[in-house]
Amino acid sequence: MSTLRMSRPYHHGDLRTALLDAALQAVEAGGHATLSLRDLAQGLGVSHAAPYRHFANRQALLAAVAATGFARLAEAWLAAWQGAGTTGAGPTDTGPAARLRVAARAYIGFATERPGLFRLMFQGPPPPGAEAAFAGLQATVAAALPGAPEATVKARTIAMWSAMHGFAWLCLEHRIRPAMLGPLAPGAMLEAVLDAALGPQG
Amino acid sequence: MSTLRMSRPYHHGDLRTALLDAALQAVEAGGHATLSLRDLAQGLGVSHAAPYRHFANRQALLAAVAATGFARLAEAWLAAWQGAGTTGAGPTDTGPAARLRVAARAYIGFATERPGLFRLMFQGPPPPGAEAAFAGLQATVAAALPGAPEATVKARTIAMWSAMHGFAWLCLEHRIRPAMLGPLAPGAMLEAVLDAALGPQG
DNA sequence: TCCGCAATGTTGACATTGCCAACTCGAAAC
DNA sequence: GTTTCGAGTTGGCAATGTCAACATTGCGGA
Repeated sequence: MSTLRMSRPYHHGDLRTALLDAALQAVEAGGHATLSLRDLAQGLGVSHAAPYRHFANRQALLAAVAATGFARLAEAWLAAWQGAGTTGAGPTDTGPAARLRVAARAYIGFATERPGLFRLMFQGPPPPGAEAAFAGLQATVAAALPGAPEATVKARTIAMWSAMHGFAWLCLEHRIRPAMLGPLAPGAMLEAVLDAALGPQG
Repeated sequence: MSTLRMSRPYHHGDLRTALLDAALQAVEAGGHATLSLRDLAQGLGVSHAAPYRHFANRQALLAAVAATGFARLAEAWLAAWQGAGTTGAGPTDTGPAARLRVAARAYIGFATERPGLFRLMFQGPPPPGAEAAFAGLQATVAAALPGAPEATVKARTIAMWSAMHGFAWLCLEHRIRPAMLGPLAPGAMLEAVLDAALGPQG
């Protein structure tokens, strides 16, 4: 029975997505290590066991968050890649290598702007959607290497992914910091990594 | 008083290093996320609060483990680099790029052979010793680029570190798996990453 | 040699947390 | 209107990190 007046309805309405949203926010704010299911539930005005009606356990919730992270990353990647290719067909049209470079900056930007989410995405068992990430990457790399054999495309994809992912991670975790760079500007080191991964002609 | 006979001595002797050893083993076996101070203490035949006499908290113990990990990684890196340079001065002598390539393989081998430790090392606040890792890397890269300006050396160091670290991490977390490679052999993709990071002439 | 002290270890406790079982509520199907 | 079942609640348990208070021991100085 409603204890007094205006008591919250017994059913939340859409607790599942509310949990996902709150978890995403918590992961971005404090990292997945400190996320507490009970905190989440309390924040949503719901009892401490309610989350278990929608997620088998903490790990399942985190996996779902990671999956949405992969969707957003793929979105950002593709948007950057497509955006870089729609500058008209004139002589200033962006070549395929330059488009890849723009996309790579989006990848690294995503990582540094959402470090908590990015860390979660690339830790532990791959969540659903992580698999498609490689396929999307490979498709854009293939577009930059028309006519190349599949093995070459895969090799270049892995090389590029490794370079930009490693750089993103090392920046994220402050293993690479501007202080250690001396004369090298932060932007320049990003370009150096991309030069090595894509060739300086990009 | 000793409850009966042969009771363990009240003082452990060297609990600090015993804790470090046990923690290292636990991290390599099950990952740092599941490491429990109480388990560790029980395994060493010591009460559950004893670890707090040597480490302020769980995080401090993990940081110490990570620090020894960095020491071992630097050791492996340097050993590979030096080992690759002592093949005599004949025409088969290894060039600087090839030596870097051997060292990079050692880096990736370290990561894949000790995934739990490697994950710990590159997560959270950098432990003492992490700083020196970059300096060691840079020294070997500098040796491969005699006469190059500092900015170039730093740029190449970061590019190489990013590539090999990213590749190691993605393999570690099974984001890169042999199954997704198709015609590309596992060894070949490693070489492709190193080609991109070092130039194919290495 | 004896005493005191600081380092090291122990016991007990507390709060937090993930997770489970049993129960309840209420909306939708029949 | 009755039934049913998904969704939420209460209560509890075990594990864990951490702290406070106490115990033990070895070592250095009187």
